[in-house]
Formats: sequence, structure tokens, C-alpha cells
Amino acid sequence: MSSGAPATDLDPGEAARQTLAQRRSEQLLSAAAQLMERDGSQSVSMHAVAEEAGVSVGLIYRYFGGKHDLLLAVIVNVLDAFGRQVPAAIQAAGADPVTRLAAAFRAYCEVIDSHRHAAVLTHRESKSLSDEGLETIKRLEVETSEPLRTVIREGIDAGVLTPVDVDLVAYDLLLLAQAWPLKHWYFERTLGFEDYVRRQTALALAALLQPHRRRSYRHLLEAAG
Amino acid sequence: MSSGAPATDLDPGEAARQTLAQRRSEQLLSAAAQLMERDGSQSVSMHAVAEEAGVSVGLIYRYFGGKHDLLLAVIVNVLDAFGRQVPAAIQAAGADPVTRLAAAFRAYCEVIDSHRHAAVLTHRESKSLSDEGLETIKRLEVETSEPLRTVIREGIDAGVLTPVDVDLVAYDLLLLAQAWPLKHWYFERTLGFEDYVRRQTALALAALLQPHRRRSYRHLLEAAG
Amino acid sequence: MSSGAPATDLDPGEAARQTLAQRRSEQLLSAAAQLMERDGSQSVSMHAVAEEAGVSVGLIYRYFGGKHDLLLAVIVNVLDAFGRQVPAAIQAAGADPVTRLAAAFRAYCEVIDSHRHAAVLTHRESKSLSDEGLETIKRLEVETSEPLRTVIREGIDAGVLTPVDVDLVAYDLLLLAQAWPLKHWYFERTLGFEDYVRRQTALALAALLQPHRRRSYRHLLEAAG
Amino acid sequence: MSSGAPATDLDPGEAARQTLAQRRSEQLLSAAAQLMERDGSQSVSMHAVAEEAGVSVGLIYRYFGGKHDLLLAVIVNVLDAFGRQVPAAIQAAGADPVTRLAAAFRAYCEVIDSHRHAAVLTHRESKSLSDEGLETIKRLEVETSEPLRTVIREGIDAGVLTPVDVDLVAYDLLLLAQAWPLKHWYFERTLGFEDYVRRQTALALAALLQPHRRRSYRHLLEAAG
DNA sequence: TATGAATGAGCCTTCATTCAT
DNA sequence: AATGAATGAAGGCTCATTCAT
Repeated sequence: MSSGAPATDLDPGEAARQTLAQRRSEQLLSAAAQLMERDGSQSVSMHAVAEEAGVSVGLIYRYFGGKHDLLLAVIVNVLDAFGRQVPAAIQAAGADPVTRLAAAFRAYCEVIDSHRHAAVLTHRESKSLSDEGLETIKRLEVETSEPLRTVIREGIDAGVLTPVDVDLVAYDLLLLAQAWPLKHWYFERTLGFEDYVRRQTALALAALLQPHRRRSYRHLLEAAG
Repeated sequence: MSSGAPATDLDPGEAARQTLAQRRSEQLLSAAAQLMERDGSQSVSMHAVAEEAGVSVGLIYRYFGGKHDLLLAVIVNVLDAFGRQVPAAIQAAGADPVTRLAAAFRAYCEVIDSHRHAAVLTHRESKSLSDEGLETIKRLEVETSEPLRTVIREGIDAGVLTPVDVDLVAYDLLLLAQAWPLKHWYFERTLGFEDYVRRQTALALAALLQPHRRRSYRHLLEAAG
Repeated sequence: MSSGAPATDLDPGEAARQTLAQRRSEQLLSAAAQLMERDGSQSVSMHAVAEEAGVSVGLIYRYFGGKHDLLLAVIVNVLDAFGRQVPAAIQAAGADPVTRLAAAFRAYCEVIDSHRHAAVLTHRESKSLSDEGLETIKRLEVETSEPLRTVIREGIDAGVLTPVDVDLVAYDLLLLAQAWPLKHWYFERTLGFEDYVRRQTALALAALLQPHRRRSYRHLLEAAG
Repeated sequence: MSSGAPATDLDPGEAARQTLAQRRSEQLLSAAAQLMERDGSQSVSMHAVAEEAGVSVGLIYRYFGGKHDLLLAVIVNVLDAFGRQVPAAIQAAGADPVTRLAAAFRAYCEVIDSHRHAAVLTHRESKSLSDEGLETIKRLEVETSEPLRTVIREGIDAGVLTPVDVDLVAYDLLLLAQAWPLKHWYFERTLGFEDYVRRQTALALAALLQPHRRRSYRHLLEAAG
């Protein structure tokens, strides 16, 4: 990454153009995500997206093939965030399998929280997508949830977790993470993000931890109350 | 008007009309549910509902005020099924708190299974409902999930379950039940209804059971593998 | 009406049936008129008419060919009232041409008042009528306004009225009569039926009376203030 | 940006857009007026308006909020024409009150003639308007008929006209003006615009002129025959 | 690159009319 | 004679998409 001006460098004009295109793309994606998250992709018109982004309708079609493409891009954007942030969080958690699992779950929740309801779009709007887009998303979902499965497997192999159905547990944890934005639906009283994550983590570990390892993670388990 | 004809008899015309109206209503509700579950209520046209039900568009408006009403009716229909079947299942399960809890969870799953994805509409389509409709649904959800909370509380009081956050656990169990129709999204391999229910039950009990009571419910816990 | 049972007498059953049919017809006509007058024929649905009349939709089609026919019947009904009441009023007014003219105008206003806005339907809804229906109405209008023209002509011939364009004056008087239900549109302050008729009569006579005959009709002329 | 280009110049694009918008607006208004006059606003579909204007349905909604708005705009358009042309005609008529009155009446008739039956919509279609729209129209009607009342008052004050009910007379004159497009309904024979105006003016003046001033306006009075 | 006027298919809803009962 | 369930064409309106500028 040092000297030697890589051959891939673009001339300044080209760079500026790329930058603009990139900026536009993000600007549109962000506007679309914000509206779609709030109202569901069906309720959001291209005009609304254009207005939110401060550009004209026509411009959207320069960057995205149409509404379906835009929706797909919004979803892929969220999934990419999983792909980037979850492995990083796991790695940062150190070597202990349980700590890593807790970190992974928390990372999922955080991505979902920062993208609010957008994650919900994944399943909700599947019918608006082309078969190809649907395949892309399914593949990305499997890919981005793989770290979770891996970390569970590690825990089992290390003898810290009971030998459970890895796929099912990963499935459940993803559900609980994705259900965070729905909390206001069920809980009248305020339930903060921290509490939600800690309590769900505690519940999950109560189910997964080998009995004789429970006291090692008392700090994680006791959050449940 | 002499003897022989019970006073409670409706005249045949009236009776037939009631039957017809009921049949129509169910027919329409079923068609609407099927399509809305599959594609989301927004993507389903009234024409499509009519076609699916084998009637004309105009007829729908004799039975439902419009599209919003129809959606609301579909959702309420599911929630009503919860309200009827879950308490019955709990009662039929006998006195043991854990058995009752397992029965309640299974009952939720069964209603959701028999109404396929319709249960999902509840949270998905909230934007399409009137404030009044939304209130109705929220109220019904709280009401119909109350048996689950009650049964958990019983378990805790009986000292069989660990003292957890009842609301949160109920929330999670409902999520797992409602997530059953999504299983095809995450699980490539086939996962039957029985396996799904048994494994989820096992996981849940692993998290909830007091350690010293675990061996009493070994038959429920061992399904997890 | 005593003995002798005229040959035209129907047997009781037939009579009752005729009576029923007649009653139904009037009942429907009255309901239709009431609604159409208030909202315009286009805004009134056949269901609304049926409901107003306390019968089923289907029954209307036994008595009238359809909505157009019903509208036509309502209009003809009003025109018939002109044909019946105006000549009677003129005759009852005696021999004086001016008194007869005033009586004719008043009679028009009264019919229009008792049929409220229905008279307006005549011109308003012409596009809803078949050519044949339109012809019927035009013919009836000419017929029913003939007495007015006659009475004006009498006045001119008698030297009481100035020799004006009879058709135009009749046209104007009909307009003023038909405009009575619109009065609330223009007049904020209350203007009663009596005042309206008297003042319009006074204005008309001011235009029509021969100068040297004015003092004979001072009582009619002075209402104008 | 140097000299030669006046600062007040709009850039061409903006100017063209304004022109286009105005042209479109008039084009749509004219098409709508033409159809609504002929068939009543209720019978005219937006599709028909679009077709008549040679544009697509959707475009109408860029310029008018909907059908109600369109109707309101058509009506307001006529009333605006009154507001512009009537005062101008009165002023151009000079100082004589009677000449001014005649000019005012003629101006009303001319506006109505050039907008054909559109003026009729005012009273006919009140049911299709919002309360707000109705208020707008009533206010405009009062405003635009004020010149007529003023000119009548002037005549009375000058001692040329008899002291009549100003509101009622103005009401009648407006009616006669608005009734011009209905003439084909009542008059089999052809009655030209000139004849109509002259004869109605003559009749009106016959009713309004002070006896001793009649000979001064013999040219206006004698048109009545 | 960017605009936004314009299109037109499609949606929800209404309602005149029919017909089996 | 009377009902009212059922139909389906048509209307008002929206919005994804295109294209001339």
C-alpha cells in the first residue's frame, strides 16, 4: 500500500466522476432505505425517493435499473453490513467461544438497530424481487450468518455449549436479533437496546451452556432477570 | 304455527341466507389470506382475491368494507384462532406446568401452521391498517398471548422454571412460533413441523427449566439433537 | 256513483292489484324524486331509491325500465303537475287578463316550490335521457307553458299589456319561476315565497303593463319595493 | 453575464416551462369546460377530458388535484371572465346610467356566450364541490355581480330608474344572461345573440325606467318587438 | 449528467342491472 | 309480486418508467 502509484489509479477527472457516482449512489440508497424501512417498499414511490434524496426521478434510473433493483440494493446493503461488522466483532471478542458468541449476537443486533427496519425488508419484500435477486439475497444471508454458525460450532467443540442443532440455534438467534425493531409492538414499557441484547443473550446462554460451565459466565447469565 | 315446529326454528330462507353469508365470508377470507400471505397484502389486487375466491370483485364489497377491512379481517381471523385453540390446548394438557407450556407453544405453532403465513401479516402490514384496526389487533395480540404468559408464570411459581422475564420469554416463544413458516428460507434441508416444534420446545426448556427439574422432562429435552 | 256497477268496474282482486301497482309506482316515483331533487339524478343510486321507498332494488325494474326511465318519469310527473294546476289556477282567477297572468305565474312558482328542485332536473339531466324521452319532455314543456303564452296574448289583445314578444316573455317568466329554488344561492337574507312571487310579479307587470293601465293594478305593482 | 442581457430576463428554460404550464392548463380547462358544459360534470370522465385535450389521464393530475378541482377551476375561470370583462364594458359605456346598465347586461351575456354553457355549471354542480370550493364560488359570484348592482343603484340615484329591489333585479338580469344558452330549448325558431340581448334589454328597461325618461331611451326600448 | 413533463397500465371502488329463488 | 345476491363494466386516481431537452 506504499509507493509505486498503482496502475489502477485513475486520473483526477475520472476519480471525481467516480466519486460523484458513488456519492449519488449512496445518497439514493440512503434515501430509499430510510423511506422503505419506515413504510415498506411498496408504499414508497420513486418520486418520494427522489425528493428525499434531493434529485429528480429520472436520475434514479441512471443508477438503478428500477424500483426492484433499488429495493435489492437496499437489502444487499444491509446484508453487506452484516458481512463486514459481524466477523469483525467476533474477532475483537477474543478467543473464548461464549464471549465470541455473545459478541456475534450483539453485532447482529447492532447492525439491525442501525438499519432499523431495513432488515425486515429481507423477508417481507421477497415477492418484489426477481428470481435472480432472490437468489443473491438468500446466498448473502447464508454467507453472513455463517460466522454465527461457526462460533456456535466452536463452542460445542470446545465443550462449553451443549451439542445442539447448530442451524436451528443460529436461526433462532437471527430471529431474535431481527425482532428487536418489533419490540415496541409487544412491550408497552420501554425496553432499551442494551437490556434487550443482554437479556436475550442470557436466555440463549441459559439454553446452550453446559451445566458445569454456567458459573464461568454468571455475568452473562444474570442479566436475564 | 301449531305443534311440531319448534319456535326457535328460523324460516328456511333466513337460515339459508345466514349459511350463505357465512360461507361467502369464509371463502373470501380464505382466498384473501392465501394471497396476502404469499405476496403481501399490498401486492394483492381485489381482482386477484375475487378470482381466487371464484366470485366477482363487487361481491367482496358486500362482505368487507374494502381492502383495509379485508386485511384486518384476515388478521383478526388468525388471532381469533389463537384465542380459541390455545386455551383449549393448555387445559387439555393437564396440571403439570411444563407440559402446559409445551402444549401452549405447540398450539401456537399449530394455529400458525394451519394459517400458514397469515400470522406474519400482523406485523408486516400494520401500515395498511386504520388506527382503529391497529388498536384492535394490538389488543387481540395481548389478549391471545396472555395464556402463554400465565402458563410461564405458573411454572415459575411452582418452582419448575427459573425466574425469567415473563414478557420477554413469551415474546420469544411467539416469535419462534411465527417463524415456522419462514423455515424454508433458512433451512435448505427439509424440517418437518413435528421436528420443528420438538426442537424448539427442547431449546426453550433448556433455557427455562430449573436445573434440578431437568431430568423429569428428559423426554422433552432430548428432542433437541 | 250509486247503483249500476259500471261495466268498467274491475273485480275486487283486479282492482286491488291495480291499486297496489299504482301505489308502488307513486311510492317509487316519490322516493326517486325526493333523492334526485336533492342530489341530482346522477348521485342517486338505485339502491338508495329502493331504500328510500322501502322496497328491494329488483322491484324498481318491475315498474320502470331502468334509471333513465325513472328519471324521465320523475320529470314527466312534474310537468304533469304544471299541466293540471296552471290551467286550473288561471280559470280560478276570473276574467281579468292581468289577474290571470299573475295567477298563472304564481301557479308555476307553486308547482316548482312543491316539487322543490325537481323542476331543475328538466334541463339539467337532459343527457341522461333517450332521444325519445327528450322529445316527450320538450313537447310537454311546450304544452304546459302554452297557457302562459295564451294569457299573455289575451292581455295584449285586450290592450292591457304592451305588444311584446310573447314567446320571450313566457320564457322569462318560466325562468323566474324555476329560479325560485335557487334564491338561497343569491340572497343571504331570507326571502319568503310570498315576497318572491309578489316582487317578481310586480317587476314583470312593470315591464308589460300599458302605461295608462298601471294605476288599475297598483296593488300588484307596489309589491316591488 | 456581461451587458446586453437585462437582469429581468428569465432563463429560457424557466420561461418555456411557465409558458408550457400555462398552455397546458388552458388546454385542459378548455377541454373540461367543453365536455362538462355539454354533458354535466358527472357524466364526463377524466379519460374523456384527457382525450379531448389530447393528453394522457395522468397529466391532468399534474395540473389539477382531481375531478373536483377541475370542475372548480372551470367555474372559477368563467367567474374570472366576468370580473375582468364586465367592469371594463361598464367603464367603456360612458357616464349615462342606462347605457351603463345595458352595457353591463350585454357584457354578462357575452361572457356567457363565449363560455357557452359553462356558466350554468355554477349552480348545477354545486354538489360536486367541496365546501371550500363552494365558498370560493359564492364569494366570486357576489363579487362579480357587484358591478351590476352598482350600476342599477346609480340609475336609481340619478332618478332614471324606478326605485326597485336592487338585489332582486340584479338576480333576474343574471338569470336572463345565464339563460341565453338554454334558448334552443325553448325557442324552436332561431333567435340570434343580438336579438336576444336587445330584446331582453328592452324588456328589462321597460320594467325599470322611470316613465318620464322612457322617451330618452326609445332606441333601447323599441327592440322588444 | 440531470431534469421533469408525459405516459398508460393497473388499482380500488361503485353501481346499474340481472336472475335464481 | 318481491327479494337481494351477484355481476362486471367503468370511473377516479396513482405511480413506475421513459425521453426530449
